[in-house]
Amino acid sequence: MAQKNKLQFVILGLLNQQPLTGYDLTKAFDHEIGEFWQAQHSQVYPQLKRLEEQGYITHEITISGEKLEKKLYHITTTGQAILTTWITAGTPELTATKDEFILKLYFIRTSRDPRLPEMLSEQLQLHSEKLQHLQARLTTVFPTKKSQTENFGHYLILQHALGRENYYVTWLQETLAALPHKA
Amino acid sequence: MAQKNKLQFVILGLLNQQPLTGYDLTKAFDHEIGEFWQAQHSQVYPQLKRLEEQGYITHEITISGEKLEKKLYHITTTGQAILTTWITAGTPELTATKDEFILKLYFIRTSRDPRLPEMLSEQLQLHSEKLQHLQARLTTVFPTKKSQTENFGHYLILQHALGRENYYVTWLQETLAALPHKA
DNA sequence: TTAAAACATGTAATGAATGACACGTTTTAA
DNA sequence: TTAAAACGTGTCATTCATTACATGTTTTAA
Repeated sequence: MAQKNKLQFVILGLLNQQPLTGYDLTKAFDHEIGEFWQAQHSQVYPQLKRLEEQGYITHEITISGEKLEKKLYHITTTGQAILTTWITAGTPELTATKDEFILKLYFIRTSRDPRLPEMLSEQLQLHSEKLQHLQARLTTVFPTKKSQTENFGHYLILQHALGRENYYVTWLQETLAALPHKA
Repeated sequence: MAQKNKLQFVILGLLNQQPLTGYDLTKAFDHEIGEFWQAQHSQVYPQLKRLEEQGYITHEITISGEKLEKKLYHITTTGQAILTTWITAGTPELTATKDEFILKLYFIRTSRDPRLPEMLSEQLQLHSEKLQHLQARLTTVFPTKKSQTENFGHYLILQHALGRENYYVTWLQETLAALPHKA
């Protein structure tokens, strides 16, 4: 089933919170939800068209300034039903990750490979930055207990992503430290 | 750069260990390397053709039984150079994961959502199975210290995947346990 | 002995995703 | 005032990936 077009559900989910334009949705993939899902505007606009054809969303045109037309999309009752069905259905397929660094590691034969230290260090740097970014996000977006309960799912997955990165960084550090020293 | 065709490097990497047929390669994506990379035979055969056209691999035909022709592919010196270049180059892009379950969680608003317990339980079940599978793989494929040093990269990433699943399972358990009880 | 499973190699259709192309408006800051 | 950045909406070409189509051989186990 390819990917079963999950993009449609992300869009429905976001529109279920508030009406948005294609541009707004695209921005969301760079910001809030960007840690967990990504899409370019060249995917968003055609998908909005399809969702509207199916009757899951509608749009109204608003004018910004003199003549800039914005299409503000709303979810329909049908759309909400589709969204609920998707969320409520099971999720029995685990996502297979394709991590290029991990793939490269697979082809390293010995612990004495001279490329290993730099490879691991580079990833340590990258994942440390990501970890710090997530830490900052978590404290910015969810500073209070109240904010955490108000958007519980988002809080959960941010916190989950943080833990995942934390594990990655720890693993890289331990692996680096365990490498044999130069003979 | 889309995906920069990493499949070609996986194939080169596997052929660098030993000559293989397209069928062998496809099987490898179900077994050894399947935890870390996946591809169907419909991707493998065309890719082999392209790699041969580029001069990175060659093939010899062997006959199995009476008349079944097998194409056994070998990596060339050029292919080895390409492979080394890829491994040695930096890997500055972190892979953005698209986990459908995580995506669904994003749209759960409150910790009292009645769907949360089943959703988390289902994932706990799935990730526990995966964890056990990885544990079994690790002890089967790398039973001795010697075997670990002989295929160090593979050992590292299996162990890494194990740790990752272990974190996922722990997180699911903790999250489940922290859910509010029915009022 | 015979049927199923595994071996073996390909192509075609379709869908998902990226990057480039294309155009125009509004706001903001130098 | 004017140029850059951000806003805003779309298409097109290409690549990546899955599923289905297509065909045949060899081995294994009932």
